[in-house]
Amino acid sequence: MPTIKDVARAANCSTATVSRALASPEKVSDATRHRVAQAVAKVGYSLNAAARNLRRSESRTIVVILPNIANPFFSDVISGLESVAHQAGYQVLLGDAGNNPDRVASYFNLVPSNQADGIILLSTEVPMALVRERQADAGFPLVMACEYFDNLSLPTIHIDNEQAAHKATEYLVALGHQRIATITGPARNPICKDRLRGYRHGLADAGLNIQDDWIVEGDFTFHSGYEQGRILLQQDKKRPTAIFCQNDEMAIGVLKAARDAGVVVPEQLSVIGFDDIGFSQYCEPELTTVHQPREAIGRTAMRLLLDILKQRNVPLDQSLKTQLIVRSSTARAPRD
Amino acid sequence: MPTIKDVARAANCSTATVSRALASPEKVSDATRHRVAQAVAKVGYSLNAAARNLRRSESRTIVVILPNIANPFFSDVISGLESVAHQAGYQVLLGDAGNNPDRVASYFNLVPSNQADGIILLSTEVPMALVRERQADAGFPLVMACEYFDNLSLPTIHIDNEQAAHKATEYLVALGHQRIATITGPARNPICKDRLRGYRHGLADAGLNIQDDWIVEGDFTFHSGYEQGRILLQQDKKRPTAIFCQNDEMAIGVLKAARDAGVVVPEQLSVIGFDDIGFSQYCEPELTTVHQPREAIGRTAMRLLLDILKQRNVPLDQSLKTQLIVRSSTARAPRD
DNA sequence: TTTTTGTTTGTAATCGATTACATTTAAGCA
DNA sequence: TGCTTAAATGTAATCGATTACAAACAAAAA
Repeated sequence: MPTIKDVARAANCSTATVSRALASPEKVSDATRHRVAQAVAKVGYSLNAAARNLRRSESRTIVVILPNIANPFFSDVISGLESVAHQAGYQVLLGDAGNNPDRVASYFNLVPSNQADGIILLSTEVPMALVRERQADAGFPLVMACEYFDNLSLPTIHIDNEQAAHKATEYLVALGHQRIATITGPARNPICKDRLRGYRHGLADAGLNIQDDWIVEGDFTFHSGYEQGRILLQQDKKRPTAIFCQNDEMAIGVLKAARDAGVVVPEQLSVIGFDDIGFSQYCEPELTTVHQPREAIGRTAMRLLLDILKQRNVPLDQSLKTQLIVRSSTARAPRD
Repeated sequence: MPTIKDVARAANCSTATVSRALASPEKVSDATRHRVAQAVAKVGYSLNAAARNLRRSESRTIVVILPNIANPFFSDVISGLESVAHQAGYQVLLGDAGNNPDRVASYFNLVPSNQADGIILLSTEVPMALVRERQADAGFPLVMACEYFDNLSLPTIHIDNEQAAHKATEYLVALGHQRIATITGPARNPICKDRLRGYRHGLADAGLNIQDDWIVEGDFTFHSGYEQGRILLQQDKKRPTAIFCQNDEMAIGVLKAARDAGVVVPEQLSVIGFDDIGFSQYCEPELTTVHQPREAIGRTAMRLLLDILKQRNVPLDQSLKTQLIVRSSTARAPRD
């Protein structure tokens, strides 16, 4: 591989001049700039990033840690993250945490080892000790998005999960539903708690009483939605007329459970999801759901991290708006 | 940040010894190894990867270029790629090409600039000139998976698209269908041509004649499947009784088009997809489709690239098996 | 012409780890 | 004990780019 020395030789100048011609052209005469450009082309030079990174002690790489690349929710968030990063000349390294603490640890290590300049965390399913340790030294550039830790304060981009769930529940109540169940995500997850709280308040506001066996826990997969939906629908007593699911995949699982149980959506059962993933428009019936501004979340999170890296003073906590999208999986409650 | 020098000082030895204690412990006495380990812990040392990469001129990073992270097809492929990479101590940098030639160029540049050791290409939608140029110098570690260029030979992991499409079509024929349409992916894409060829042969084998206006082109999205499906179903003459779609998302789009047109699947229309993505079990009806071993494709591709990097002698072209998964979107052809 | 000021370029130290080679130390053996 | 061999450690060059500082040069002002 040709190095900056080869270019310097070909352009008949010093390496310092080559470096300047490439990095800060205004510091160099027109003639030299030209000669260097030609020399670069001639020898086929390309800059050795490791050398630059070593010298500058930065890597222009941001690590994004997410629970699972396969989750369609994250793809738009990632698009947003990437677009901002690229504009600012940064790379994005996607790290699938995949329930593997060692892996997460190794991603965190990329920062002290100068392979990454900062981290964006999209999941709370990571070893708490690690995060706590990093958050302790204030210099560690770490931003959360989508989720958050309820016992640890980090710069965060999020939505108002409680409010969104509250509104979704209110909507069901407004349709006349009185027996409203919910399928949550993993109970230890703070955003799931928030959504659950929103659901409870929605019921309480309407003076409906909350039945504990209508609050069931899933894990955000199709399958868990299907299973929990099946269980909810086969209860002996009067079954719920509406189910609020904490994400779309589980809601789509419920749709299938309803079909299998011969329960017609939305006539006999209303279903609401959360996230508004692409598939929610193509399932049968189309899913009423809470839309999240995923791309904007990604963009904002990356901007926040870059601002922190540049030591700019910025609000460390931003909330973005959600919107209830009404489609055809919800309807007026059936008469008893 | 503490460096190797700080460790050396704390362990009362030279930097060379520290380096050896960490990288090749067998070259160092037990006592020293111990001292070094303690010193590392004490000063909180972590290796500067840029320095190591510079010295070793490698980066232990593999770039994976894909057309679109949002495409659920790729998530399992990526899982496979990552698992093998991590085992071998490599990082995976995911690059979303996103119809942006500049971006792709910048990903390709990571190799000469020592930020990446090799590239896995999952898309043919990249500037041909770039690929051709790289492929020209034989040293450039570049592997294709899932797709391929028909005018350029590169190490490749793939499936037999023609055969898979042939079998899918045969299956429809065996169910008694005589009017079988197809929705292809982008026509310039070699794998789409292969699948189309398989379809044609399937019809030809059965002595069915091929109707050109039953071969329509989509772009692998839900939406294009919906649109093309709608058009196919509203044709004046007798409409097709089966549609073979070149991926699942388009097939799911067709399912929706059929619902909207009041055509019952599978009684009046059979639909087959391709890929077997997660959704295909949760749509209504469940989708008959061609299963691809996505995770295995990823694993095999990464292994191939790592073998190439290690200069091991390996077959540069491997084909993996597909399987037709019959679910409920296909049935015997309706009587005329 | 001389001095001042500003522009352009070069010299050489530096970033942090690795490793060839040299040196020291220890172990084995007669 | 003295000699050979092996193991352990140290010295210092190296990877390639950046940049503080110095030097050279040109243009402007006196």
